[in-house]
Amino acid sequence: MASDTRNRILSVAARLFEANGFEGTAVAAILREADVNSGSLYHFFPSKEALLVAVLEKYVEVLEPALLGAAERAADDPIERVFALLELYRGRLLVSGFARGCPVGDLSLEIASRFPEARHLVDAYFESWTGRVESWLVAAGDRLPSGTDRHALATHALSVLQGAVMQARVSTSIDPFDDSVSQLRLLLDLSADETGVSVAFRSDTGRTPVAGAARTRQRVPSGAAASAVATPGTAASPAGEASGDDDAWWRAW
Amino acid sequence: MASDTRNRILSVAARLFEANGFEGTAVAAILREADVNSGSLYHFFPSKEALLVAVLEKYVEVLEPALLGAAERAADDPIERVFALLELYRGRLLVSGFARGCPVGDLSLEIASRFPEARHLVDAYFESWTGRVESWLVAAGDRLPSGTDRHALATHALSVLQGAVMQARVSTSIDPFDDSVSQLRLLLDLSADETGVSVAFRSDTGRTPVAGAARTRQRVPSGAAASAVATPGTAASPAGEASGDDDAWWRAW
DNA sequence: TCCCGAATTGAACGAACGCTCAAGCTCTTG
DNA sequence: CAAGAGCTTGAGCGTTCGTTCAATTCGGGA
Repeated sequence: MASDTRNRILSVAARLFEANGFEGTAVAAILREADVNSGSLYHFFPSKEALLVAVLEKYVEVLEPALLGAAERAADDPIERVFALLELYRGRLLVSGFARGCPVGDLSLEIASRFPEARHLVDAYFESWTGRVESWLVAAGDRLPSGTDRHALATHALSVLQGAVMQARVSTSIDPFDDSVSQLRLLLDLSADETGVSVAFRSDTGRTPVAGAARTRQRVPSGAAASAVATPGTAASPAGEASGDDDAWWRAW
Repeated sequence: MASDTRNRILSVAARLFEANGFEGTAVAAILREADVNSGSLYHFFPSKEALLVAVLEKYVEVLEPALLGAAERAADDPIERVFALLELYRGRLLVSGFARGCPVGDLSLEIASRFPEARHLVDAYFESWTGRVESWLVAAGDRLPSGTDRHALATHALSVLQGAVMQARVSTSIDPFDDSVSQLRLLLDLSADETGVSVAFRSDTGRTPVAGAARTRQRVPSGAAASAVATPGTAASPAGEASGDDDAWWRAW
């Protein structure tokens, strides 16, 4: 049927763009892997760039259910939700053998200076992300010092995530990711110390993995998927094959 | 002369790779802008990928004098050196109208999963960076709590930088950068509070620009260079033209 | 002065690129 | 069943890609 083809193209394109970049992905490769003829692709998308835009729109659309909503389901405590969100990216790095981090962030630097329309979609994605994190930080109420700049803190969290993903992918090791996140945790812990309020959300609840102390550092032979899985339910897609329906987009973003 | 041509190719390639990505840069464009024939390029570099590797090697080589050394010259206080280093990137974002962030970080995500040799060079670059920052944090001595994980903190600083650059470029605004860095500053301030020692390096020295309070947020009409310049001496290169000598590499990395 | 290797020239290569389109097929609807 | 819109087919368009190479020029030592 019709929309199935469109979704299959979109899904395959997203995967290949993420793996090889936009310029590094040939339209012919998308056609081959999606098992589609060129005419069909150009029936739905007027150009390769329009396909990129559609992929990014899909990411924006899927951010809420697949990530932000999932983080809220994974944790009730507003501050823990921040770390639950980071944990989702962590699991994604591990199960993919450091091939997949944040697909939008990965593409952003390549396209930022070349495709204005695409850049604005990345911008919208980032603003949704930080906006929701900021709302969690607001919900944390007086557990953060009264003068806390929640907007700056949410922006900072996104920076830490994107930089942590970058370093993890480059070094094919989760350690830089854990180290970076541990320092974000430390910042929130120290901030909480400045208030006189409950410290129930302190890091010794052990929710987020923190490296540092026990340095069992090791590298993964690039390409092989790691064994450890973060959040049991959210981890891997059923069987690899890009099925093209909306449900698959949820599970694999 | 011979090495002049080689350097000119290298310099132009670096600029175009940074602006358009690796796959987004045509060899023909490098030839045109460097005013060189294809035979000359392939006399020095066996392939386009080898040229990429050479560019990355140059970045690794130039990291010390152009960035790490410059930060040490800009500040004596070891902790201020961290922020002086970030300030260099900030200035680069501003003078380029958000076109140029960290060239190595920009390329890293595109090439991480495709060119193993190139990926290792990016890794080496990152390790030099964090290694030096870590040494500064060690030099800070008891101004940081005794249990401080200096390695993790240096890794965190690089994450903050890369993520901040990414967000600034995508939004064509310096605000996300300043917000991110302000939170890194806050982390170090709060850490210092945990010790009983001198607080001479506290943020109220006003060295690093901190947004947050006065929100004079604005965007730049993408492409135009901003007026504000960070560190007066380090700012812009003399006259745009890529001269190809080692001196130019220093000034523009 | 001659020589030889390094450096440069630039036309041309085959492959791959993004994309087009006339032609057929397949559903839905009246 | 007829009609027509929606979707698919796939050969092939012109262009650009990274790369090659025989021929030529250049510069420094013998």
